[in-house]
Amino acid sequence: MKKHYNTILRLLEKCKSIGELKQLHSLMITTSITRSVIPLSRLIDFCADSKSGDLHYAKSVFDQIDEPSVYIWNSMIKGLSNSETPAEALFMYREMLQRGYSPDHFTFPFVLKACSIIRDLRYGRSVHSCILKTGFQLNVYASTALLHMYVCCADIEEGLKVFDIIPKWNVVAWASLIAGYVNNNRAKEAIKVFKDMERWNVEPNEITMVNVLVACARSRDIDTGKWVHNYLCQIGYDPFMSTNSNVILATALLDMYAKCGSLQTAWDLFNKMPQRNVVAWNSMIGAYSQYGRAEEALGFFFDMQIAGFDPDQATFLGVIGACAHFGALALGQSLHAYISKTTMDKDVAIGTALVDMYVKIGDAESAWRIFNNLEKKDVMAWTSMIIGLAMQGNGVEALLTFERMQEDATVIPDKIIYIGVLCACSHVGLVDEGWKHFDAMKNIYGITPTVEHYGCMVDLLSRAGLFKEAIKLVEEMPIRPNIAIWGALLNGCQIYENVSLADQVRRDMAEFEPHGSGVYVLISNIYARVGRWQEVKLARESMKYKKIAKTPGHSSVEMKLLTLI
DNA sequence: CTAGGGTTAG
Repeated sequence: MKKHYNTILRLLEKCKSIGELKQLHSLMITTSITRSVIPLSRLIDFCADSKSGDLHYAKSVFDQIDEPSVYIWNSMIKGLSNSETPAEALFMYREMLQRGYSPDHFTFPFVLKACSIIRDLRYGRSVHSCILKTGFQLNVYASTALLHMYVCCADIEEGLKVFDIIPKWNVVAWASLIAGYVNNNRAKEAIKVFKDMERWNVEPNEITMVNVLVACARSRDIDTGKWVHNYLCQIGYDPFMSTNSNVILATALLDMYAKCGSLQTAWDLFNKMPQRNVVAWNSMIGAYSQYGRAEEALGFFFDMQIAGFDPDQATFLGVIGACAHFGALALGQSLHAYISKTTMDKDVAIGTALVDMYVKIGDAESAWRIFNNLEKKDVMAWTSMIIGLAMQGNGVEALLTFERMQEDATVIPDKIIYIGVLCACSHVGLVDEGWKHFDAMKNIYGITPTVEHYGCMVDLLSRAGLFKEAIKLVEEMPIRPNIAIWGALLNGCQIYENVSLADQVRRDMAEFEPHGSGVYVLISNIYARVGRWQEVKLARESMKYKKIAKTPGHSSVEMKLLTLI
């Protein structure tokens, strides 16, 4: 018996496949070793592991245990939180409590991880109170996991409170905090936190570097980015050397340069990468597309496939953007044809990009067809349609579309869509309509107008020759006027040949830089600048896990065909 | 016998 025990324990340690494990399991049953805690724990551990295991099997074994040890509960919760269905980890945890077991300091990190993935702030809070009740708030792992949960659920302020009570500010806690700021569109603060960390003499590691580089990329802070690059070189760490290459770090560095507009440096680094992945390619495609170098972006797209990588959703988003910019109608259409054969055609993000592309190319009919085919239209899908119509000069249809959107109570207008709406009003010259929407935005939806909104209104009023109203609005607005505001006023002056006002405006705006662009150019990049994408991404991810989304399968043959055109 | 943080994207 004892002999069996030791042999089986050793075999369990060496076990590599689920097949072997099942054999061992039957051996354990015949020798009654399933009653022993340690071998049973090992067994569960192995099965519940997301890589090598078989969760289904783990569950069936687990169900046969009358009194699972806390260790075993933890293993199950860990396995489920790493699975495709993290919400099940929470059910398991709840069951554990209901059956009267007390969680320990290993339980909390696993449960909190599940909360983080599905962004369940409510559940996370209840775990927090349980941590307080059970007295584990000073456990570094539990509190760091708690911090991570809060920032994942976009509650940075609560995360900060947790951070403050973490007994020793370790590198992981700092990294969570930095990532928290980055992912909540507060990249500048993320960099501040990084600098604080330096002051506390905590050495950054590879993961910290990735976080900071993402922060630099998002806030276009190439100086801090270069500092990190330099730091890496100084500690003798070269993420581009094949011996110690770290694809994620290398990609983050490359992307930082790419987003900051140093395309050449990004390209050099990309060439130096000992191994690339789809993210690195996507980063290049996205950056070249963003900086108006659509031809090269498309070149990366083709090369990527020659190199044997399958394009994914992010790839298409970048390439569609490039087509829109480049007016590459034929390629855009074939991308569209390809996408429509995959499950990606139901994807709002892809659909919105396609709508935007067709609208920019001037094919409103195709834009409409895609838009109408979207099962679930979010505010951004509507926005791309409405702004697209407005930019094409079809203000009336843009406004009608906005009214149609408002029939769907689930879509809440945001500040971006109102830029499109106000812009449409100024195109058509509907002053009363413009005021109506401007007021509704403030009073019904509680949106504080930005300089862009004022720009649209000033444009609308001065195009209508209502200079008194326009100037009153400029004087009353609580923000500094920008070049677009002055431009709108000047434009009106020009139409009505109001020389005296023009002179006054030119004097007022003399302190501002003379270059700038019109309202429409502002609009096209506003979403990116306002940075609402991240919130949408969070929401989408939580949907994905809650609904147990299926991953699309697609044939690469079609992609190969596509490259031949 | 178990543990915490990481890359692209409308």
